[in-house]
Amino acid sequence: MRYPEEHKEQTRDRIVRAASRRFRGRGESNVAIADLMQELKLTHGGFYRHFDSKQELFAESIEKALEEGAEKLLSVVKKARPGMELECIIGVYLSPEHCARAAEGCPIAALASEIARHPRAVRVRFDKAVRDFAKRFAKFLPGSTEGERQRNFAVLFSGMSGALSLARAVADEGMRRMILEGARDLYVQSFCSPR
Amino acid sequence: MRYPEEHKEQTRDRIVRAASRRFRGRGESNVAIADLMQELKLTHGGFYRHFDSKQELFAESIEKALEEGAEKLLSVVKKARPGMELECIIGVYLSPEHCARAAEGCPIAALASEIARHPRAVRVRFDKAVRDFAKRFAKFLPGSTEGERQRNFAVLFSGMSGALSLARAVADEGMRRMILEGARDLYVQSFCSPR
DNA sequence: TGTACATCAGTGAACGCGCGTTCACTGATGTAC
DNA sequence: TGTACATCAGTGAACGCGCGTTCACTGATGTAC
Repeated sequence: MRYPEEHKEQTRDRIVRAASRRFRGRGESNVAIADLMQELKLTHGGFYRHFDSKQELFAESIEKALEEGAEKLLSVVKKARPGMELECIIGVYLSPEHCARAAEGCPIAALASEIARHPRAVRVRFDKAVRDFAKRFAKFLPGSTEGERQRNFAVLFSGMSGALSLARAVADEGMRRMILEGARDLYVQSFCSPR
Repeated sequence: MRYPEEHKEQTRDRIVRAASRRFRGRGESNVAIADLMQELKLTHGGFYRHFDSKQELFAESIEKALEEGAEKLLSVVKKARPGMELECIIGVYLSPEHCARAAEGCPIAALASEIARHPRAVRVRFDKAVRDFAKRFAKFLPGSTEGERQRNFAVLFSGMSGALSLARAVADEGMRRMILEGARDLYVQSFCSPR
């Protein structure tokens, strides 16, 4: 059958979105193409009309997750009291909700160590996505130059993602809360307090 | 053939050590039992004389890595100038060498997100290993109670592991250095400066 | 001292399954004439 | 206006491979008698 104009692009987009959630929730190797396509009421054969390989889908899924994560976070930050934007970012990122929903959350907290094991081509794309992400948030960080603000963002962000990762790994609920709250206190104090 | 007294225990230990390195370097799903055993000049069939499953080996490998990591780090810290122990810990953890050698490094930076996807039984063992680890280092952290020091350690440690993870994931060398150095500055300032 | 038997770490073939990727095919619609 | 052909997203069988796990077997040494 022949499909309407934008049909293909839409299908591709649906695949990336579903894959992005799955990768974050289960890890790359626990996502199967056939399963993924079935979720979208498609069969696995068609996958290769859209992507060269699973790895390409993985790279694109991370980009997508970072872009969408930025949108979502920015829309929340918009509602923050003026001057409280960074507190808001930190609070949302280190919230129990974000911790509990890895599949809908930050791809760095969910996948950084897996990305590190990918070939350079994938990681170059990752770099760009992270840089774009940082550019959109640097303005909320302290620092007298744009570079300094981006650096601060990278440090804050990597730290928060580590806290989130560890909080998700531990089994004990008290330990999880301790990590999240402890991290929140530290980063708020380090980056938000008036200097 | 019948083997000497401690032979079995030694073999088991060799398997755990080799596995621990492989898991950290490649991720759980990229480690194959047969390959691993071949590295030790054994065949894969014998594996199940020592472990019930790959997953059990995974859990044990993380414990081992944390224990050995603690030993190694403590032996380095011993040589630090008195009062500089925490600077030393932070410096070693966020060093380019640690960043470059994931297989010999911290299992949390290398595997936290994978641990988070394991069944509770594995994560309970992980909790204990992390707690034991924290107990050995809490004394170097600021805080007026043991609990506070352990909490500070967890926050510091999770933040550093996130920085290390992200630094390993990016392709750009400058970005990698920026993350490592930025994180080092932050954590030294936050945890080491006299208050 | 010698003999029969038990032990058990390690061997390697085999099982069973999952899964990434390929490929010949389908069939509705668009296009050329 | 009609007809023949091209297009191409999607289908589903098949290929090929990797790999966790099982199992009957090996054979050197220890033990019972």
